[in-house]
Amino acid sequence: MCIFEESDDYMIGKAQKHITCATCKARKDSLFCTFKDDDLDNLDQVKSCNFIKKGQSLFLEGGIPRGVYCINEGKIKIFTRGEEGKEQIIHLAKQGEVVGFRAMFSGDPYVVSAETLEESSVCFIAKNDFLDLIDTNTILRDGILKELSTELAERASFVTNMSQKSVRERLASILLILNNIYADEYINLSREDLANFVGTATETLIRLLKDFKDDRVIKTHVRKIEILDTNLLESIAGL
Amino acid sequence: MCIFEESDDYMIGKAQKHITCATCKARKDSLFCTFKDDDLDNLDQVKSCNFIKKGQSLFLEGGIPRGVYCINEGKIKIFTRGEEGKEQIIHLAKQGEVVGFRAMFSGDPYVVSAETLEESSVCFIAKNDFLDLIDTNTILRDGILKELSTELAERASFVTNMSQKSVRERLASILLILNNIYADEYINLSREDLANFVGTATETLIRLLKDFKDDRVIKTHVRKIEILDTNLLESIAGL
DNA sequence: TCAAAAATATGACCTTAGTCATACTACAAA
DNA sequence: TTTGTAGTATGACTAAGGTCATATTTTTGA
Repeated sequence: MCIFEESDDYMIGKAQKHITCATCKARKDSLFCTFKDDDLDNLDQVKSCNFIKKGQSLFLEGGIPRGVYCINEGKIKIFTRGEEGKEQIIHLAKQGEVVGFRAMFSGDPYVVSAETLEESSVCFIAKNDFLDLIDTNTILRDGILKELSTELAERASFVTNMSQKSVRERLASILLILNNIYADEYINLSREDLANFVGTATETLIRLLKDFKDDRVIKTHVRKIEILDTNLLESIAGL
Repeated sequence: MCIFEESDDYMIGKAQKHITCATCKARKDSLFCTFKDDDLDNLDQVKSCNFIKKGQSLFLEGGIPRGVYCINEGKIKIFTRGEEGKEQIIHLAKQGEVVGFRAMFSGDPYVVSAETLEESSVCFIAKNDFLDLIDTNTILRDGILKELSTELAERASFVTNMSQKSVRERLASILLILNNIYADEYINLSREDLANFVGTATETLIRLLKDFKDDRVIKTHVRKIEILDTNLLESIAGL
């Protein structure tokens, strides 16, 4: 299931052509954007690069954290499962994001799972190497603190939206978020994943998408979703 | 409204008899539990002690963070407001907890508000002093990272509970949490606050409390709530 | 290219929980 | 004590959205 748990040496097997941090186009948006030549050389030494198929897990809820994953290319969903096993997507990570670093500090197993939504290229940095980086690089450390704080703030408003907004409003909000994540391409998520992000039943989500289509807010290209009117979406979301 | 914003010098006015960190009984449960004599002396120098009436704000959503608040005695609700102004309580902090430190790192205004639920004794540490402590004390720094990580994990499951559990299940979960926070005393929250924690309407909450009373799960002493059967609550919560 | 499986879509129905109106109770102030 | 006010409680009604059944379309793989 989880490719990084296939063997004791979790870096074996899927390693692909090495991506050099110094020239990595995703790095400018990442926690490592301030790294200088020396830091980059060091990072290059300790990391491994992996090419991961769609639908593979990077790590699973309950698993033991071994390191962090830096996304070079592709999209990763971060989710928990409720009692009945239903997924709740908490976050959708794209290139440049580092996922799984929260678990480096808590000392506990993962409380979320991470799975690729499309073919992805992901670099792995082992826990000790990552913690060493933080000890020796105060800018990185401050970046981590800031990132954790920002996510905590986002999650507070996520809770509030979940408890106070209607499914229709939440769908509008999520579509706006996805529109940014998918930047210049159409949103490409299954109806089920989208429902699990909004926190609703798949049937309800499909019905609402139809309403949005009728109202010319979105257009669908089979499974892909094109956003036609962000202003209207914002007003539906109550922003 | 917010006592710390009454004047430019936010430490003036409400300062009360100084609580010595070295003898503070709440400290053993706090981020500062590992502090040695020197650290404690330093902390004593930079902090101010305040006695705060029930229903006062420590800080408000949208306000500029000035420092952190260490709870010596009392309980503080941390909440956001949705579009219609309805509160969603995110966390309920008790003695020993440090509130507001997330905002020290994000560089943004507060995204939550903090308000006392009862008469409280709270120490204030200004932002720069707090950041200095973190720079010079790696144990504190690691404690902060761990605390942020743990809260982030808790909040992920909060989101999932909100989206997948019924109000009845959520109420049971929240009552169990409150039972720990209120330890050896009865839960003492208004029906409205409780509803805002569970994320429901006050009327719905009252109806469910009645069901729980009928089922001998809880007993009410006017507004206070006594938990009679934690096992039953756990099974209702779906744990 | 075709069959099977998976994903998407739609209808019918019903439960949960929100809203509004109103009544009751506890507590604080005069 | 009385009275006002805020908090608590209950009833009636309604709408949002979940579930289950089934149909249709798209994708996958032999």
